[in-house]
Amino acid sequence: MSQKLFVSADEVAKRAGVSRSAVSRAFTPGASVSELTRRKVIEAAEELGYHVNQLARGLMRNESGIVCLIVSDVATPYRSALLRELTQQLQTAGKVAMLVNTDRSDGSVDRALQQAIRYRADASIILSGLPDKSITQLCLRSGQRLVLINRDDDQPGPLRINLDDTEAAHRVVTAFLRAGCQRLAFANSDAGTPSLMARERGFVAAAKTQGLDVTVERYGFTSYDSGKMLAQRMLTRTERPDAVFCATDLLACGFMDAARHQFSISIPEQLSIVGFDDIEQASWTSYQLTTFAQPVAVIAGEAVQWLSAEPSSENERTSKLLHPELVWRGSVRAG
Amino acid sequence: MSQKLFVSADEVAKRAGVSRSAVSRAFTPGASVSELTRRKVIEAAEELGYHVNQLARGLMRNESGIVCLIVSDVATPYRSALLRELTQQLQTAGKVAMLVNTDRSDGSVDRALQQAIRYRADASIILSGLPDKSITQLCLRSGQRLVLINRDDDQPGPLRINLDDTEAAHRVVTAFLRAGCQRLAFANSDAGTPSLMARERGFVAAAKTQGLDVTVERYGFTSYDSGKMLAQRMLTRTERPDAVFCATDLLACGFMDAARHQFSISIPEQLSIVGFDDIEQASWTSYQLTTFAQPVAVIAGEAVQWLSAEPSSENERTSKLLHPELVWRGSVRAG
DNA sequence: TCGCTCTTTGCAAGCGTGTGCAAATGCTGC
DNA sequence: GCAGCATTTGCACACGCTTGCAAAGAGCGA
Repeated sequence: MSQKLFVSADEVAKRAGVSRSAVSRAFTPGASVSELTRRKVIEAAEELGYHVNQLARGLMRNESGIVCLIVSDVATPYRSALLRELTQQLQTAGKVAMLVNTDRSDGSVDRALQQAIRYRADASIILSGLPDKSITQLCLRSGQRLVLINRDDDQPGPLRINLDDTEAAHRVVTAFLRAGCQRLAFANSDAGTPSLMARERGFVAAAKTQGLDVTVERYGFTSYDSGKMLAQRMLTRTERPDAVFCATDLLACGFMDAARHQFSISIPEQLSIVGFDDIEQASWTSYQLTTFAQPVAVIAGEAVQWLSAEPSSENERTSKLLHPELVWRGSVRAG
Repeated sequence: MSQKLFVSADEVAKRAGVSRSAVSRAFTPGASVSELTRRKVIEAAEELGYHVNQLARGLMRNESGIVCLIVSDVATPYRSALLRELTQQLQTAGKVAMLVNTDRSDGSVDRALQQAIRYRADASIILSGLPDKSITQLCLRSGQRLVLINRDDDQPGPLRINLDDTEAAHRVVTAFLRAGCQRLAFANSDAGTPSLMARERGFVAAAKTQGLDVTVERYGFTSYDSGKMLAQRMLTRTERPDAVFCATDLLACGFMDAARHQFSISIPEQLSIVGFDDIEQASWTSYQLTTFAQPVAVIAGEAVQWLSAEPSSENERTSKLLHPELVWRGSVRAG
């Protein structure tokens, strides 16, 4: 492929007039080297442009430093925000992120995890989909850490980070009631993702305890266009809802736009809307969407901390439940 | 760290009753193995959950299969769209993406490239910032391919993919003139990114040939908030512009929102706006922004194709100039 | 000077794989 | 049966690094 290739530790050793082990030790924090040789090595390395070969190091140490991020729909606001947080925190923890894109096809996540295994990733973080049990078993057996974010799974081993969707749903119901709304609706995608379904169930259940029925509509993936479509379905009914909880901010944005510009409904006067995720667009002047903020920084922090910690016998809980924060903006009628 | 660790080719060989070389060859396309042994090996591998160790393979083949994506502001719509395209196309080309986040600090890109070198990445694709010449030299000398996207650099070696910003700027001027606009303005961030500056210069120059002056304002990074700020600065002037070319869709969205909701200006009747990038939000009903679409799929395609091709002596041109497509929506007054 | 301890250094084995080379095997035609 | 050839197989070395181990050196008190 290429000619000269990378400079190796041998060349550095020769130039610095030391043994190859010395070079290795000079680049290993905490290794036994005198300050003098270390300096000689570093200098020679810089002159030659030497950088430790992490492939070889990983092979020996049996620890690649690679963490595999498995995710679909990377270009989506919420996903990309989480991605930013994860990559940044991984970097400061001395790890490096390997990004594997999945689609909705069968076995997509499994293939991604196999990629992670091939590269001997120290850990994999799964943001989308759910891998086959046999593969996760293989990962764990191989000594690979696993983190599931917002995936509803109960097998032990992986760290599971989840949001309290039910609590959130309850809070939306109270907010809507306090605003004097009566005809509640839930706008969902029909992707059937665990967290989306949890929000829906929680919302319906909470409304029921208040003696209210909820109109539920599901359509497409969780996107802006689906939001518009959902609005068209719900707002052409004879009994229009006056309060809609959208499973996702993206859905909410589409819903709002359709409601305003197609149905000339004014928000929040005639229609209260709450979303979920607190994507950047939710704060834009055109939307001012009241929504739940996913604590992406905390999520990433928990994940990174867990997977760079020593596997202390019981590593405490392998499951974390975080609480989204309700961000009040202008899309819910004042009480 | 972990106990049992990954299963190696030796174990597979033993189980399949063949030599270790046979295992290796069974997983090497085009290697000399009989169909029988290959099948035996594959079967044994599946039973044991064996996956080739890419670290070791990369070490031998001197080709890791890793491509390093160097980028800042991952969570930004345009960046994440490009990222999605790149990771997907890399995957189908049999490569794997390593994501390195940069910030605006000095040497951030250089550190990222060093990371790429450490992992012996086959190539690096730089979407943000510009590395020091010495580092790029080191990369090239080490046999690493380099792709610069929308970075204005003239040193030979890397593949440079650029957009024709000047042509785009010219087209905006004609569009504005045809719409009967007279007071032209350019809203830019003051990040000084090469492509942003090229758009500004092109716009000013094109206007000049028509005998028109352009009000130029620069502020902050290229974000929604900067767009709002720019609107506040430009629309409080005594002579308001009636046509603004925003260097970025994100700026344009902020600009539009401020114009409409703070200054009650109606678009496009009193103010025509054109953006750049064609991020997803540009097509949202609230914006309907006329803008230039970056051909992200083509960009990614060119990059991936180039870096997975054999280094055919002269690999043709090392510089590609692509032409953004003008997407007409509703933010420019009809002529 | 010696003997002791503590630090630093080099040697060499090994990590899991690819691959050149020679030996072995299978096949064909006589 | 055998020569002749193409295909398949195994051995052993290489890739660039880490690290246990033993040898070498440094420091120091007697």
